[in-house]
Amino acid sequence: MIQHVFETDSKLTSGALFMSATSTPSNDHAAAQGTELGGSVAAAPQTPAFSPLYQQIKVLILQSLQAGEWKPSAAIPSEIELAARFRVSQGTVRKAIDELASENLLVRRQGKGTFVATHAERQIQYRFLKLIPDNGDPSSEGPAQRHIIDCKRTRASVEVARALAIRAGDAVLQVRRVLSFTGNPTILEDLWLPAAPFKGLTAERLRDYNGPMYALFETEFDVRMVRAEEKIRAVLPDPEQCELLKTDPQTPLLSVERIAYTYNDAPMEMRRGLYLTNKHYYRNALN
Amino acid sequence: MIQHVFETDSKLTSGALFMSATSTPSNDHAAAQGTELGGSVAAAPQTPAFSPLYQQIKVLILQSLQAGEWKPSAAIPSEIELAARFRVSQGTVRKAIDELASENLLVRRQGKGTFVATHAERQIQYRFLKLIPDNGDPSSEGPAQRHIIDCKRTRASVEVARALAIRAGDAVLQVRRVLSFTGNPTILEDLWLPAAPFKGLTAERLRDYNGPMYALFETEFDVRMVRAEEKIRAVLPDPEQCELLKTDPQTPLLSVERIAYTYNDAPMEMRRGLYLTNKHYYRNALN
DNA sequence: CAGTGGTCTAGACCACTGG
DNA sequence: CAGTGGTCTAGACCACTGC
Repeated sequence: MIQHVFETDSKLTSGALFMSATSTPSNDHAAAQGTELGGSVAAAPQTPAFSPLYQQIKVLILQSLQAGEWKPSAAIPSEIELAARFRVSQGTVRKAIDELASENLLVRRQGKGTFVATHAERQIQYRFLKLIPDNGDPSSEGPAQRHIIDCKRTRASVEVARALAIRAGDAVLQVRRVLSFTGNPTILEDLWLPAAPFKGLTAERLRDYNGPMYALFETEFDVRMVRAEEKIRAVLPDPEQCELLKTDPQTPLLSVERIAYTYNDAPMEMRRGLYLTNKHYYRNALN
Repeated sequence: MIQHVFETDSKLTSGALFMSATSTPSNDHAAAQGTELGGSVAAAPQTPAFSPLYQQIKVLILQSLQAGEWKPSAAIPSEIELAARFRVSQGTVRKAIDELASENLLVRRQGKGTFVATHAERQIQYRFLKLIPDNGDPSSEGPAQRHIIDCKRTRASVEVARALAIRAGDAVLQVRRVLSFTGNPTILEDLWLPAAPFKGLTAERLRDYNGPMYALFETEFDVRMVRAEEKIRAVLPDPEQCELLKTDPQTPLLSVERIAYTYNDAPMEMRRGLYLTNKHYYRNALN
């Protein structure tokens, strides 16, 4: 009986991507389940730790993504190849990929293959930006005008440190920029990045790059933002912010505080945006 | 060869929930596909109109939901029963249900069955309310205190009419209420409902009902809100709003304009909320 | 224990893409 | 045309629930 119990300990011990399947690869047609880890191994916490096969496959694919085996926008192996590699049926691989696709880590394209998601593909679109012009059509404005004000090295405040899961005082990069739409300054953003992974990032490089900042992070620093969370409040701007956004202290703004995460829920960016909402609105869909 | 082409015309011609399958119910094991509608029927618009079987099943289930065949929080027939009813395999029904579950129209519960989603189940939780206390734990505050200020019959403004897909001047109900958390007024809401489906709604009934308003809509008026869209802006309150929220004209607020939809994307509510964000924030997850 | 949803397989055929 | 993902089926077994 095939066991299909995967080592969950071996973290990134690269190579050895095959299972530890201990028996016949033939067509047993018998069930390939019964994944009862260990039976009675000491007094482990009472987690039965049952994990369906496809979830284990999903983790393995995730590790390959994380390890950089496949680069953003590249195709991953076909379902049949992955099924062979992992010694499971195509259907099981399919279910793993389905979940990864629904989490926007992979993109399926019928007839072509399955690709690693990227922030660069949807041209003109910022995947994480939910600010929409009042007429409802983001493309009618044309691309945003980006203006990098500053990119400097500083030390993490308590707040930034908490957001990035580092220690207060650790080195961080701070970027400030303004986004304008049809000539009107609309978004003032400050963002903080851990210094180590983004070593070499400068205002010049940001200015030179044409495309979403997250796309630059992918190609230049191998940091892929996978999801984010935002906390939104209404605030009034201080004089400096008024100056930069060409507005006045009586105009309320949206304060959008974002933490963006890579694989494994590791925070890699904290960002605070001030959004002018007289010609735009923040759009959210509830399900 | 089984055709499995369903009538897409017959709208709500209740009864006749079975297929128009024209052949053997036996185990043909032959493919049950090839859904080429019509062949060469006149010069129909060049939409191949190919729809996979499970999508057709999904529509049929949706119609049953809409027709009220199964009430909120009730169980729908088991996958096996549905498979028999629709003359398809269990796997096909499963895929249809999977999609409906991911859209929050159904809720699967292993070992128990599949249930019609409701706004009443998650006690204390308002499914569509994304305002979170600063400490991050919505349950720490206890339930919101609801205060219905008003429920009156009026005529739809142009804006409300557009949101509800009715004509300006049509009869609508307008409700105004304040939600308080730990005694602090935090949300001022105005909401507009088409008068006909909500005939009989009064301030008293709203006050008497204990639970989310959307749950009341389900049980008393058979209106199930399925999804919603919000437009968020930052605003300053006028004197009346200040009075009701016990705040001042210098404190910016979140303006949250929501349109809520039932089945078939039919809008059934427009709502405008003013959120105080000094002790709470609007939380949003980006994927 | 029976009934429900959940997982897994194997195999067939379809729709789409690109050479 | 071959290769990829997409749909569909049939059958087996597992995990969970509640009687």
